[in-house]
Amino acid sequence: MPEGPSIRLLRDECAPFIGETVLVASGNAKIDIERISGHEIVGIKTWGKHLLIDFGDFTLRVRLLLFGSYRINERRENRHARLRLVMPSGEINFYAGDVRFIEGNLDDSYDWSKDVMADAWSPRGARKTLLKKPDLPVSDVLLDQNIFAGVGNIIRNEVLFRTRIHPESQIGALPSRKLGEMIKQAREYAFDLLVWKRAGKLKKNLLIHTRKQCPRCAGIVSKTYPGKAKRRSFFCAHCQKLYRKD
DNA sequence: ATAAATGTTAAGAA
DNA sequence: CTTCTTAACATTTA
Repeated sequence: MPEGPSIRLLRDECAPFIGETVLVASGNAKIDIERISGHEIVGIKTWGKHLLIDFGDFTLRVRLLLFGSYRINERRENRHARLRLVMPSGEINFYAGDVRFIEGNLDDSYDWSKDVMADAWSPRGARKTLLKKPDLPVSDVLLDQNIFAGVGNIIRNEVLFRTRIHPESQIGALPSRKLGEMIKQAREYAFDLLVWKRAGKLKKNLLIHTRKQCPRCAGIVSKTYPGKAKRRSFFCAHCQKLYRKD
């Protein structure tokens, strides 16, 4: 379900447990869950679509992937939690998704400048990386978590519509300004999505994703599965310009 | 009801 | 060795 903004909301919901000690940890995750009991939650961070529960010596990395869900201070009926953490003031339950440990200091494992929602996000760094991949289609690079951590399919499609770039455009063919716009919008859109999601008005605000008609020219919206990613791409061939080096 | 989806990776094939 | 393809995970919604 989630892209970066949704994971930020998850973090905020978990934040009250910071400083508390895990009394009981259980679940069907294939990791040494016992290890967690008795440890204090030192902090909770996010990197892209990763939720990171920091226990000091080690960190729990939770990714919801496509089907994951969670409940705070309640449990889902008839379902086994992938991971359940019980603290003095409440509990967190994760269902499906992927859970694993990260050893040592988080800063050694994560480059925060690649997370589009992080304070440390570096648009310049992203541009530098992108310029080394001039032949790749924008549709693929926007989903690359090593460049735009936190960007998912919705953000990708909406960013390309906002910036009026056709998904099959090549990085190297984009005018420098256009590339800058795309990088800037990756972050801006993520924060817009956060606001809409928090208000429960995400669907209402999608301009192109899953739409049939272009809100700008009223033309038919195209749906393809471009590039390596082969994720569904919604775009308006009339409003979004194709930049190619040919 | 069947498929496809806000995601990712491991394993096998070429 | 590398790159591509497929399967797997597991749940909700159209």
